[in-house]
Amino acid sequence: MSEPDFDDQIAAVRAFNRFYTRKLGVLDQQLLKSPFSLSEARVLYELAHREDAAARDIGTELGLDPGYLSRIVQKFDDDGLITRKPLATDRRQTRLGLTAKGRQAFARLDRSSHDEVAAMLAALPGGCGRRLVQAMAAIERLLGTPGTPAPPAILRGPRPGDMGWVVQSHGALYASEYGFDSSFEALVAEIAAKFLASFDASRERCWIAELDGAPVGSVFLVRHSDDVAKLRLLLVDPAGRGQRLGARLVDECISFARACGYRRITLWTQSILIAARKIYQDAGFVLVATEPHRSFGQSLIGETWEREL
Amino acid sequence: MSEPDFDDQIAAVRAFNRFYTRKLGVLDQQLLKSPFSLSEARVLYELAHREDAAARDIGTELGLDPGYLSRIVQKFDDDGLITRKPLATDRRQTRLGLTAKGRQAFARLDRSSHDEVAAMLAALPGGCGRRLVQAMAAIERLLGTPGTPAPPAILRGPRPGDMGWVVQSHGALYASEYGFDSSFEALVAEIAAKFLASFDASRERCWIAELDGAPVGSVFLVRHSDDVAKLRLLLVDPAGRGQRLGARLVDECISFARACGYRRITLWTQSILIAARKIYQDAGFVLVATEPHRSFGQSLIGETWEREL
DNA sequence: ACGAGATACTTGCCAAAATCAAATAATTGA
DNA sequence: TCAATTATTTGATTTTGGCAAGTATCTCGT
Repeated sequence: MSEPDFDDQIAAVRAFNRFYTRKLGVLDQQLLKSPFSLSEARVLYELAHREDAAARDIGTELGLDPGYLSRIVQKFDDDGLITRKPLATDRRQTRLGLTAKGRQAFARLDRSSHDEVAAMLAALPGGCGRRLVQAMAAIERLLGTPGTPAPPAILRGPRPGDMGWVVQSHGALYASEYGFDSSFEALVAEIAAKFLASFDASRERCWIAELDGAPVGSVFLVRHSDDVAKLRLLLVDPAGRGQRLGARLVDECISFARACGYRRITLWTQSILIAARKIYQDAGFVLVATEPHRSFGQSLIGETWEREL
Repeated sequence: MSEPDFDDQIAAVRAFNRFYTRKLGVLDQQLLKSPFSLSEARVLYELAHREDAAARDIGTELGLDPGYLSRIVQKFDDDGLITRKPLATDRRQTRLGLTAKGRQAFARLDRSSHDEVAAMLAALPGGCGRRLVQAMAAIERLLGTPGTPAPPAILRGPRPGDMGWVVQSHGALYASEYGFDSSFEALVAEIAAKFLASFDASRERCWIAELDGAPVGSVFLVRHSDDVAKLRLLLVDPAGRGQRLGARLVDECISFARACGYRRITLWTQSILIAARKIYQDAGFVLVATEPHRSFGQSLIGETWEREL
């Protein structure tokens, strides 16, 4: 990464921070009319979203001074907004929960914040809301603590647009990671088109791995011959890596192939695709043939792997 | 826009606001070690970035109380950080400028903020920085004052993954808006695959409209016969609508077709695609044939439009 | 040119918000 | 068991920031 480029990024991030500080200030103005300060509102929010919390949890989560937090909690208690039950396992802590009145107070706050954001969104031209949310999701994902356990990905059947996603992600990923040229994307599009146009639902299937509502992985199982199934287009997007999604997708294929009565699964891959090879190996596939070839603008070594069922 | 969809957007925006409030809090912790409060730092920043400013400008820009601001300015003056020259044109105002000492103080602050952000960016995996900046730019543009609506949508040639995007967006959009079934996505994938595999660069071309680094529109011009070009796969994603992007894409096709020596452009579309029809009409196309047919799981009326060059 | 408002600040007053330091009580680990 | 750690509380204090009244200046309509 070149120096000036990096500095530009820093400048852009800082500009955004100033911008959004201002934006948040505007959005939080409704708080001035409420009986709560920003910190109090944040505590109230935490209280409402995790029923039994100790002060400590909220303090570390929000980065508040323990003394200050203690007073906020006390005030909430005085106002009858919360209940405090001493925790059995640790009598220093108290389990905090909202009373009906507290829930009500939160609901009011929540509603006005909701309305504020709704007004902001409504002011946007059509379609912009979606883009805004997309951009925000991207930032949250990029900046989110990597410590947070990734939400579980789900496997599902294809939906409209998914075949296109398969083409797009294969094309983009293999181009950037391995320098494949556009003939590869063409091949994938061809396979996807054929599958969509004429797949046999009883013996062929496609799975999409979805994370946070967005596809992050794919695999296809198609008929090769009456006895042999072929696994194709296994891909896990960088966003979904490190969760053994590839293995899950392959497992899905294997059980489906078994259920369909295939005797064997075969697949074609390239020697440079280390991660994929590992997955195949772990899933019980064995390398049965290799063959150098020139495709997709690269010199590759194609490999055929098979697994008896 | 359906209700739950809109509510989802609101929830997403609010979640982001909470997330970023926290993020900004962390990023601003360096201020605790500095002799300035957040507000003071913001004022100092404004001072440094617009040499001759009046208090009023900064006050309105930052949304600060005039009284509070006055005191901050006074404190800066006492500390010898700024100069105050009465403004000739309006003797109520004073022109504020940083002294050498003030600039130094700002530089220290600026540097620590810079380093903080640099550390955050450096912790990101390669390539993520750019995506982060893009997402931030998108938010700033969407939420920024409507006074700066500079919609920098650009038209460009296809890049890896773009054909897949074309398939995906056609598939998803036509399914959700018109109920087309997967055979449509298959058709688009087929067309895209053929184009990629064997297009004649001298007489065929594809354009992608890009907004904030993400594709939002597409169009293809391909050879129909030596004299006739065919326009295909015109699409503008909801995110890019309202900017006459469709018209720009079609115009691009027309000039390219002219330059290639075609005598006519033809295209096939459906009567239900109102927006697209309008674009074709405006671009000088005329309807030359209609034909009812049943495709993509729908009863449609296909239309052929043509334009002489 | 004049006066009624508006504007740009300043000042005094004050309450809320936040920090610091020290104290207390319970828990953990050696 | 005892020292170290942790969760919370309390007191003292500072900082922050809002409100209102006041002063000097400017603008605009007549």
